[in-house]
Amino acid sequence: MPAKKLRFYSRLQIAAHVLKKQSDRRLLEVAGVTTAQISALAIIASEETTTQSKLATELGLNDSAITAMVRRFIDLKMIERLRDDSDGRAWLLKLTELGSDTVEKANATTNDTSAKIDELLGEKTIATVVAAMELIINEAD
Amino acid sequence: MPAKKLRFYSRLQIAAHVLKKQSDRRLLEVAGVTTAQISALAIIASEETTTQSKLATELGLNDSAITAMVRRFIDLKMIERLRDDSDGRAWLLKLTELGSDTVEKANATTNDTSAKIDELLGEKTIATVVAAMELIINEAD
DNA sequence: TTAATATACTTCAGTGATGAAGTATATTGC
DNA sequence: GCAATATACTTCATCACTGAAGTATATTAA
Repeated sequence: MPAKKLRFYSRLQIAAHVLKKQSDRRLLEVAGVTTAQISALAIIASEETTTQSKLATELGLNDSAITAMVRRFIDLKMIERLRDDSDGRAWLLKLTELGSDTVEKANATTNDTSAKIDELLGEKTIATVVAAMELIINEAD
Repeated sequence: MPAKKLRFYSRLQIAAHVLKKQSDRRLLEVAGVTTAQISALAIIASEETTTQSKLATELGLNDSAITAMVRRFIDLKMIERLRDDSDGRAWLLKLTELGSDTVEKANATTNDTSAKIDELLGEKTIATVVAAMELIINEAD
């Protein structure tokens, strides 16, 4: 009964995908960036210092995905990077003003999406799902 | 506080992504296909008739993604397609013997992953998460 | 019946991920 | 101090998805 076995996995993948598709459309319209990009900008905004490999770990992506993502951000003039004084291999990532403005602009949409999900699922279910997702993320190390 | 607003969304995306990465590696090794492909093959296996647009709806993907996916399956000789007699625009998708064998072969790995998730989350949490995911999928229509 | 619209699929250019292999700098152990 | 190893990032080829625009067939309405 493969359908039964795949249920959790495939429901998770499909829900993540359709939610991403929807959020990407909204966000691209109001802020000109995708949700993957906003997640990255939000992390950079919230941390004292962020290197590329730290960002990769936090987003669960490969270093090479971050290289490409950072290049696109630099092209968009949303982040700039400086060599880490204490480690000549590493880059420190900083938001430009445009980067911060973009995070701000995205906020309304993000809140909107969040509110819809709150309404759809309820606080308790959301807490359960978030906890489950964190277990999965940590398990994967 | 963007971090708070993004919590549900980003935990979901990251968990889906890391789980996919992991499952893809395992499945590619034992069955030579990705998890997205196994989900598609499992749907085709379980239904009397499947057209491309039906598959697109069930997987939450665009028609154009299915066109490409089906082409890859045909190249791999895992599915074949016939024109729908009752609708000259549509294709009916059928598994080949290799396609069925692949679903079979994937089963062991799928069960294994499933068992690990069962153990990690527990049945009750899994049921809650699956129900939440289905709400999100249906909401997106 | 035929024009307008809808549906099933395809093509294309663009985005963003992967893993393997490479460069440059840091760290570790003798 | 130096060789071996580890880490931070880059490059490359490949894969799989998106949305927009296109083709072919079906359906609907006058």
